[in-house]
Amino acid sequence: MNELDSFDLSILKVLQEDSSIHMQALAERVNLSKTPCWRRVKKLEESGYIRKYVALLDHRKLGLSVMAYVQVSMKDHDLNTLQVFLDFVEQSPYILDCHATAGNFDYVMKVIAADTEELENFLMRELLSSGVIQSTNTNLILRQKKSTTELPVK
Amino acid sequence: MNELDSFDLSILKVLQEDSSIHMQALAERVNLSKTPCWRRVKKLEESGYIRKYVALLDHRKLGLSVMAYVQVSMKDHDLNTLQVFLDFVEQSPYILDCHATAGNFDYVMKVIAADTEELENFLMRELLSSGVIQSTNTNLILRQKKSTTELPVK
DNA sequence: ACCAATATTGGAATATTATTCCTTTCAACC
DNA sequence: GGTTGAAAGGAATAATATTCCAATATTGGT
Repeated sequence: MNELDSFDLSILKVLQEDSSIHMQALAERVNLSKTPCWRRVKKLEESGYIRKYVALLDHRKLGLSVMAYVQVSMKDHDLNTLQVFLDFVEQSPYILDCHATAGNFDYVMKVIAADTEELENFLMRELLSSGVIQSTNTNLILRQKKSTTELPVK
Repeated sequence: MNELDSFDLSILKVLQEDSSIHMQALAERVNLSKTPCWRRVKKLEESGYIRKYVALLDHRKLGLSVMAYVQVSMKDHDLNTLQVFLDFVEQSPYILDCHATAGNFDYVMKVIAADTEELENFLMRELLSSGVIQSTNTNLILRQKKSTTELPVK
């Protein structure tokens, strides 16, 4: 798929807000009839512009009320150490995000837990006991002001 | 809705991985027939456990290759200053996340842009010119290792 | 500017999937 | 063990997605 025209961009904008919309309604919102609209959606899926469709859940209702940023430094930068860490990150459901950043620490992770006790347990028993971490710095999130999956499409 | 049983939890787990699954297939995965499965999904939607359904897009394909954490300190903590800042955050499509954290800065934001130039423009022309920021500290994200919307449900 | 070739659209027909309705099964309580 | 309420499952119906084909628009060449 080469390039996106304004129809495609409109479709993406709507679907990243609400993917439960029907083809009929989507088509009307982007000023197409449903057949060409449907074809464009399929193309956007196949070409990977749309990665997946997901349900977003309410973390509070699920009893997950504590979030934090955890900055971590690795004990060394061997390939094996790195791999152990990344496998740990991938497999841990508490870790929502993990990025290597420019700055004092190697990685910044966003973690979620039911309460501070569970968070502490996670950090101590799981993260630190993986044996590849030199140090961590945890910043609790006090208030979540914005959190969106919507990317800025023109 | 009082409490979730293991059927409900299974449903949530599947839907936050892939919400494009059909009732038939979902029902089979959670060991129900489709009618009761459908009723549970509706209940989870109505009661707010499921907040919304969205399409997740590929930011690279959309030409958004730069992400960063931006820590900000407010010039003061007046209610009005705060409101100006929060309105700005809400309205800016570059800002994906914004949280108040315990630590040296008032807020941590995750921002996305096409390139470093666009990021710089955003910070200078939009964020700082809002007039309510004292200082900022930007950490570019070098490598994205994990980024998920899936919450840990038991 | 015209024509041919190609791609895209839109409406109608069909297939698939969601939703409702009704009967049956299960479980808790007396 | 029988009775009541709640949840499950199958069959019928309604809604929606997908395909098919004819019509329209767009592109490139002369």
